Amino acid sequence: MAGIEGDDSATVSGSTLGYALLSLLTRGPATGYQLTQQVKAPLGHFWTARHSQIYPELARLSAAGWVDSVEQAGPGPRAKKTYAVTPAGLAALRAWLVIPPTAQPRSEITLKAYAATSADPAAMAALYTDLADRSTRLLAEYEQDAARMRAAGQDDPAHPRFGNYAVLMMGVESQRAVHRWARWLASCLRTGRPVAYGEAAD
Amino acid sequence: MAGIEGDDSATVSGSTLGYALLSLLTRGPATGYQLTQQVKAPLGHFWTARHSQIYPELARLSAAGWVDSVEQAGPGPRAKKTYAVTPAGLAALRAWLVIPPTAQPRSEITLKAYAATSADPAAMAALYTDLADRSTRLLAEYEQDAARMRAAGQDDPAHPRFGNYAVLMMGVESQRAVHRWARWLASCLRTGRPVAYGEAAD
DNA sequence: CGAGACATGTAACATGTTACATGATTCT
DNA sequence: AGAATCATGTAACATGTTACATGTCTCG
Repeated sequence: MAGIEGDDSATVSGSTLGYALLSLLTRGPATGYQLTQQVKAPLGHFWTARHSQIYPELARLSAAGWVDSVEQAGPGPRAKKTYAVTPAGLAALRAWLVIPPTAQPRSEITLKAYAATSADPAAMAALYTDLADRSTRLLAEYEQDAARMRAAGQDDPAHPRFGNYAVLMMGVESQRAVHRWARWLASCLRTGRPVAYGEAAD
Repeated sequence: MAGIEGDDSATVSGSTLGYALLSLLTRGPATGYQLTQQVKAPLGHFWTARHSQIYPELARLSAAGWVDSVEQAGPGPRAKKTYAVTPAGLAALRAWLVIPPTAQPRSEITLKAYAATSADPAAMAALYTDLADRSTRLLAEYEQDAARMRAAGQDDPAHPRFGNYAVLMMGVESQRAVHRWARWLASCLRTGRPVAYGEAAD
């Protein structure tokens, strides 16, 4: 009904993956291959997709008129296609963005903690010590990236790549949270006694 | 090969959902219906499953010899089945627990932040203000639950329900992280200028 | 006597992973 | 010459959601 020409958006639907790809394409036109690379960081800290999922989804977005593509004779057996968001695609993205998400997070490491007392305490303690170490490394990495982005002015909401910075900051917060929790849990399992939160030794 | 009689565990496999159900059943025998309720909290903060997924999975676990069931004439058209973990099931769970998890987290709210600059700033700021409020409420709720558990001695790794406490503590950490991040992001979007982390007003 | 909890299942569909399949270009 | 990277797709399978289907028991 309303608005954009060629917009048959009575169907408001579309998968989350589709919107993720539209978000990536707002940074500029890209091929399926490039999107597969770009979904790795920083978005990949909180959202991933393989090329086998991306290519069919691009075809669906194209059929819906939310992206269009130009072909250039590529290196392989098939032509290389560069995709760009259409006005209808951008409108769909904007409409989706302001809908409050409902999806529950899923964390396998927390699920394992739920059954922690069923396993060998030393082995479980090692698991969470490793996790704490990993989060320390990731945190250092993310903080470096964040500092670089700030130097480039990406912490300004007016910067077109502000979203990259926002995602990275969530990564920083998450890794801090994981670090504190994993260190505490490892400490509990190692000592076999209750450990006050914040008093866990490394 | 080794060990438990009746154990044909050359097949080490099994789905994550299966292990989640085994973890729940280590708390004691339960019906599919009860598991559906129990998966809601605190495990549901980080793992969910509907009854339509649970019933077939219980049948698979039963076929694998990881749980066994007794039927009692139930209220409805079908008999009510109470499931319990077998020694083979417990062994499988223990083996799975110590494998470092690899699954990436998926967060729709962070994905939306990635495209934050494509939407109306006021609407996006409202989205993250709501999220900050929600995390405040959840945090208060979780902290109360945690205090109750500590009073019951569940913060002791020797307590059979220590896992419930560990999951809840991850919930506390996560909601704190989300709160700080959402408040900061809302502040950025509201003012339209870079906001130093930790200096976001409510 | 109606609403809601108790209780178990199946079917259709949507989403996501692993593996299969092909072939050019660039670097070592 | 072989490996890595560029580049696009399909098929089979695993996982998860929504909707369909049935019927009892308890409380108000």
